[in-house]
Amino acid sequence: MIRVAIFEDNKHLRETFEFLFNSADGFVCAGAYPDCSELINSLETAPCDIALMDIEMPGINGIEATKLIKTHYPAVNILIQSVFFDDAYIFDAICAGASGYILKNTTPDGYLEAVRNVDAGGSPMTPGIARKVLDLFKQNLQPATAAKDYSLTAQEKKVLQLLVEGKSYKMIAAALSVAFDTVKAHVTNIYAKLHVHSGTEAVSLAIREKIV
Amino acid sequence: MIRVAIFEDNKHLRETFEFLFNSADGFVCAGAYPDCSELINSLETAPCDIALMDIEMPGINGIEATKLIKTHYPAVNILIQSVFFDDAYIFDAICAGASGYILKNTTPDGYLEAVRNVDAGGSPMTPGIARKVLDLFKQNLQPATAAKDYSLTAQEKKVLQLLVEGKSYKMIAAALSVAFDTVKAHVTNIYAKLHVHSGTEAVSLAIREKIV
DNA sequence: TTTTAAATAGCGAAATAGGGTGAGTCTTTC
DNA sequence: GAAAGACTCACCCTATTTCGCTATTTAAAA
Repeated sequence: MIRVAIFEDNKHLRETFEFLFNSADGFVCAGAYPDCSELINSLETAPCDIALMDIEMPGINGIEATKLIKTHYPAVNILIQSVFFDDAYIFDAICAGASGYILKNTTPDGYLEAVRNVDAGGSPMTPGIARKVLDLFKQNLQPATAAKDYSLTAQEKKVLQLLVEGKSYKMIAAALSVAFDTVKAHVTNIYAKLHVHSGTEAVSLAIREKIV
Repeated sequence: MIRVAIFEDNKHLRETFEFLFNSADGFVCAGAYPDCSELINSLETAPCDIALMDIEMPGINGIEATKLIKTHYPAVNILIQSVFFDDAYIFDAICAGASGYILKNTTPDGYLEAVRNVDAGGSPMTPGIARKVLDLFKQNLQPATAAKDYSLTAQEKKVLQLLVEGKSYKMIAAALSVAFDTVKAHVTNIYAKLHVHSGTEAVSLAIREKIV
């Protein structure tokens, strides 16, 4: 029996969901609330496995509520539902700890299926939402793609790596078993290729451009 | 008519897919290949809208193939299918530019539905995969929150910021309209607070710990 | 009101970094 | 076999950084 708590400000929708989960096999509605004012109390007296959370609600919105629930009841999984298809919402919902994100045009069967999926450890989301998530993922993680080619040689990369680690020329020379002046020569070449004129600039560029 | 190219080393599966897409309404198989050796040629002579890509293939694997296709034919969407449920694969697939990721235990109808979703601009993925994506997302995004407190003062932060930009003490002094020796003093304090002993170390730490 | 911390500034010494020039070896490429 | 590039090293000179110590002013906190 999957216990579902419903957070939805629209009375008609709320009652529809309540009926849906109470009539479906394997589900039971643990509570249905129009807002999150009594959130923690509600979950205390009527524990649930999954919270079906509307984003747009008066007072505490669904994102804030998700954070609250995850703080106090980390075991409760939250399935976000929204009419919105907005990057910021999706991003915030994920960061808040939501386990799924579906749109409100989902069929009743789709809702049951999504809740089942969440309960099974999955993260159901409509393909459109998933696309946004992938895009956000790439945006936030992939600036590496823009890794320009500075055509540094193998040895130069090693020197730059050590430079980034805060090593002095002397330490780099020791680490690579070469002479101090050799390190200097490499550094000179690196600066020329990177179009910088100091170690701090080189390190900054190296990290931001993910050369190292 | 959605044109689907199939990349799958298993002969039986490959022929099954070919039959599936050729018999289904609105789909046509643009080609079925056991490996990616002739990848670019194949797509040139038999253009497609969507590539159904197996990950495990001899020679060029599905991830590499995805990168190749995205480089030469960015308009082609790639739907990854795999028996594997592995973080690294999923991560790499997303970074390579895949538009969807489904498991091989999907039903024939599920395949058709997934391809339809990709064509419509969505990113179908099984809930389990989606969960992994969300987890990866949080993992890779959360360290930002863990910004340690080095209790730098406002002025020290400004100096550090300029240091990260590769400015010299002289330039920093000019930028902040203070004396050269004042910059020296701030830098000394910054190094003490950050427990570093050189500009490169400070810059490296500042960027990685997202102090600036 | 006394204390504390931040920001300011100066001086001097030692260490490190940066720029220039030249040059030898080795491997790969033409 | 010559040319090109990577890696190596040396010497000279100057600029910058780093460290240590001292000290004043100002604003906030005890």
